[in-house]
Amino acid sequence: MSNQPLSTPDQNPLLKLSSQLCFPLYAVSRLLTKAYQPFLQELGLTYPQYLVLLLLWEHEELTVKTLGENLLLDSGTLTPLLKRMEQKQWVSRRRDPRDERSVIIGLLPAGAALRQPACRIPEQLFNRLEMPEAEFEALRTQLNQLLLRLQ
Amino acid sequence: MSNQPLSTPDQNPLLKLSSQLCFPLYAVSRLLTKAYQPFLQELGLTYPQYLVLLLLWEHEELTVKTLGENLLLDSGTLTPLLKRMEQKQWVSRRRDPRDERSVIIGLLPAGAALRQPACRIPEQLFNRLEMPEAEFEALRTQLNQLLLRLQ
DNA sequence: GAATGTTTAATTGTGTGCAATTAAATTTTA
DNA sequence: TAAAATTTAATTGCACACAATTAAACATTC
Repeated sequence: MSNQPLSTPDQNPLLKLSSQLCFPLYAVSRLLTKAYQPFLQELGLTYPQYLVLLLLWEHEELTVKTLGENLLLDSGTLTPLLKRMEQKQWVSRRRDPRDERSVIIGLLPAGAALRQPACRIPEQLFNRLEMPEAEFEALRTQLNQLLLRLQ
Repeated sequence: MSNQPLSTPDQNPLLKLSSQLCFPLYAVSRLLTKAYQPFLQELGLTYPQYLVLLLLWEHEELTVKTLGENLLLDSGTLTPLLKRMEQKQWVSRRRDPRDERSVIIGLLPAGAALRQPACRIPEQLFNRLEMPEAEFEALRTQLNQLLLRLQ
């Protein structure tokens, strides 16, 4: 029943949801994250935790600062998230002895072991989108450009 | 200093942040919402609250269900958000006498008054993007299509 | 080399998001 | 029409996000 998008002409069309860029971004981002959920849940991961692992699978050890720079998240988000990942024995947290201000996050065996099952997730998500590859690439490129412009 | 994007070749490029669609979506969505912040803060609004008002400025009265369908948010998110908006006297909340299950959210004068100052926000954001209008439209269209596909 | 400034995480507080459950009202069905 | 199913919000619990503040470590300056 219902689920009809509302529509009414308006003297300022810029104030309509559908004319904005931010709303579809906001909504698509949440829906796409939700599409990851069934796959991530099997591994006990949340989406932001998965992003942290994507970086650690490539670099083994990274500071909180570097993680934050690459994910565009601050310590207020990362610290508690990383503590939860530490409790699950996926990562280690220790101060850098050469600069005690920095905290080094290291990949532990249990975290490394998640890589194999996670490998197939991107492909499965791509299939879920049912989107021509060219269109996917175009959208990805545009978003990455916009990302640079907004940083 | 630093702020260098990490890069290392990898046997599975699909697992890299930059090859994914979801990460730039997630990051751009948060950055764009953050770009709204200074404008919304002047009005005491958060971004999701602004979205609720966008709909109420057009329709005056909407049920929680209809708001949720249009914003793709559930009552777990909307109920506390709307209670905060009620405390600020922007909206009213009452049961529909014809169907006591539904809660009707109504626009109050203080909420209606926010429309004028909010009118200029989309334009200011567009300027902030420094993006050709054609590109803006193309991206908006693609995202709205993807939104339909994901729903 | 002490004083000043900067960098880095952690903490605190507020506000989403959302899955899962609950409870009430309504609708459908037997 | 009584019983069963559905619809709708609210509630609960958990996990982000992020602004603002704090505190410790390091760097710079005089």
